[in-house]
Amino acid sequence: MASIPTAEQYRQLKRAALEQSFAHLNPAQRQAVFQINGPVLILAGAGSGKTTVLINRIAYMLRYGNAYHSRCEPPRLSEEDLRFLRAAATGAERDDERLAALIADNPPYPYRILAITFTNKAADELKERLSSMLGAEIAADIAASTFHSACVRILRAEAHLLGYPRSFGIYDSDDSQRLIKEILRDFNLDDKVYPPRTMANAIGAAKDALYTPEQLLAEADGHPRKEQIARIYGEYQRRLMTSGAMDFDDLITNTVRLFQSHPDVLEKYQRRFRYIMVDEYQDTNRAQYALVSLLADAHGNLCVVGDDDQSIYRFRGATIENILGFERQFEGAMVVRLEQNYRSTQIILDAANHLISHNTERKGKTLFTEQVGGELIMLKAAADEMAEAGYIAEVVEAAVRQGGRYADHAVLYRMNAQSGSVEQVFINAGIPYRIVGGLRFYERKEIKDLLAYLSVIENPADALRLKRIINEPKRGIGDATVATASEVAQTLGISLYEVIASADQFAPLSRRARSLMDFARMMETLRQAADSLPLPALLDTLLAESGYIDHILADKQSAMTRMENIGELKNTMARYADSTDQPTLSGFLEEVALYTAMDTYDAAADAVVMMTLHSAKGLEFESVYIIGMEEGIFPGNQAIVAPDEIEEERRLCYVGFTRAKKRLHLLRARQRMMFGQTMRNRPSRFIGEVPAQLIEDLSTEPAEFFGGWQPQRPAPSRFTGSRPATAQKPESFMPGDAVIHRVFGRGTVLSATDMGGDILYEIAFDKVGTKKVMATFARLQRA
DNA sequence: CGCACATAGATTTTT
DNA sequence: TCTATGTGCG
Repeated sequence: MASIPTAEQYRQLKRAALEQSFAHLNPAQRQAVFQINGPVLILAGAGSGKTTVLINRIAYMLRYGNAYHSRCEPPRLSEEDLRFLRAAATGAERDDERLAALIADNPPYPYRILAITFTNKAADELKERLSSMLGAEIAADIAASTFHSACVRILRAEAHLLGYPRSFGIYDSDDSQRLIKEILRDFNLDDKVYPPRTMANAIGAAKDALYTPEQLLAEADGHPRKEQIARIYGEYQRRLMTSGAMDFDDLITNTVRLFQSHPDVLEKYQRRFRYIMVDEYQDTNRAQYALVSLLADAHGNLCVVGDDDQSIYRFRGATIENILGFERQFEGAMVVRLEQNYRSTQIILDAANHLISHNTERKGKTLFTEQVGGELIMLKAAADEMAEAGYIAEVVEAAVRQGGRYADHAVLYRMNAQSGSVEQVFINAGIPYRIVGGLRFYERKEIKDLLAYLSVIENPADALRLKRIINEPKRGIGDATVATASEVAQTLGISLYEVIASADQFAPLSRRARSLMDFARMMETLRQAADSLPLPALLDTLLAESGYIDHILADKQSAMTRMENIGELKNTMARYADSTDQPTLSGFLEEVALYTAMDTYDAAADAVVMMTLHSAKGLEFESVYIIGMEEGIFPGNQAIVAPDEIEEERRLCYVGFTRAKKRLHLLRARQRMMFGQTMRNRPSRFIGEVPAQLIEDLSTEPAEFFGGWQPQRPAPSRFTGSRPATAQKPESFMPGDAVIHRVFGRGTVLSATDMGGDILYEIAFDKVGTKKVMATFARLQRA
């Protein structure tokens, strides 16, 4: 007979069944997955599987809705269904579809889910993993994107409400700075007193705080410099508006303003997105917080994932307060801590935990792992930056000879400028490498020029880009002419392009009217070409018509690489055209505007990866090498001067440590070339914050004390010669041999591994346990 | 107006 | 060390 379970029995059964269904997660992870309603803060330590949680949470809600927590009455179950449910609850049977049919509670449609990530790469990865878990069709409907691209999508539909054209352009930070420079010139302001970069930061900070120029002016309270900044900000916004463009920050703030000023629009999007998830919440700024809380206001189904210890973008307005204050800002928030690490060895985690414990401003969290032990953290003080790189080359080569992949190794550094020496050494050693970030593709001059052409074709009102290309290549239209034309445009209240197109109508321009109008005519031709030609063909036409190609070819020195870059741009266009249903010029420009360095990172290629510590967030590697572990580099000088920034540097270091799965190498150079000068930096304080017993010091010289240094041997020029010139060929040992080490004392050789001319010994020391040492450096003696 | 050269200046991190 | 800006001349 059909025994109808009591409500309590039913609840226990479905919970047990769901727990079985998500048995591959740990309890904390499951807790985060099942809590889909209301505010949730997931404090996810490095390597704790937060992406897995996000994916499973989405999968759970799509399939089961709020089944785990819902208190709905038990449905009428057939004998057979009940049997199945009981079997599912014990894990004896598994059929997710069937389970869903029995217990699902109001699952949302995929398009009602908004998942916001920090980078395009993270968004793509999320989509990919969703796709393989749920199928491509469902995954495609889930809105997984960055803040910026989510906002662009909303603004494309609604920008007219703010007075912007639908096809507004997007200015990157370089564009922003150029515009600020123009304004400073027009305002007759000294750019030493008002550095464009500082101005850009000030404007960005104002936008982050959601201040309008007027509000900023009021805030200035008669302070002349602040008032001046407010005025620059105002003019900057005016010019963006007349150019029909938004900068990166505008994408966020304008969306917030749109929602604030148009409740009906806000409501539309609130209804659309029933569940909102934000990844890397520690990197959000105040405007992003405002955006998220507006969107989540109606239903409160907001889940944020972050790690206060990995907040490394404070300099850019990210506020740790968003994470620290989440429980206050969203009442009744549930907090889940993910502290089990699935990535690194215990040794590495211990080091990271100790390091980060020196910070005071944190929620507090200690990672643990089941991977006990592991290799010690290797510390190497090289003679100079070439030897530093040489050490990496040797270790990488040795690992690859033993069957490892190049791609398992990552070299991380504080600033892009540090990559040079490693690159040089890798080239010499024939080690394949790949640099992520640095001078980016879309920042190369020829690419920016061509994109400027395309932008003006799309939107002639874009004065900034128009000015960039009007005399590139040279057409006899100099600064003076452009300035006059700009003035005319400003007095008449029409666009610069319109003035140029009818230059003969304006007396002050008569002398240059011909060149100006020729230029305008050419742009008209290109505009027509844009309507009929596919994008790659448009680029060809543009290159020919504008004379840009001749200009490039004229410089024999750079023609090759530039043509390659242009070819790459054309490929990008073709790829875009292929992957989009309705490719348009504006669509291409948008994609390009939101494209960044990380997006080109291809994990598939077998090459050593080199990047900044910032870029490495979210990635993991078997072996990690952090170079430049020196005071003045990492932590950087500015952080040393401003002590409150030390904590951010330490978090950055923590991020670096926790990228490593098996082996972590900390490197420094006793002397290095910096700014064209030889510098001697003390070892980074972060080294000293790692317990000594976790470290194996591979330095050629005896360990230095902070502040002290000894006279140096002459630096070898190449890494192949990086062994001290005085070292004779060391005696070799076999496993079983008893040896004496100058620091560790007596021990027994466990293994000897040939490593590119050197020998790696694993030795069980009587006093200090088992360590790995290189023959050349250890100067072992037979006992 | 355009080019070549000199000199100063600056060097974090990036959606 | 490298780049970006300024100057001076053709």
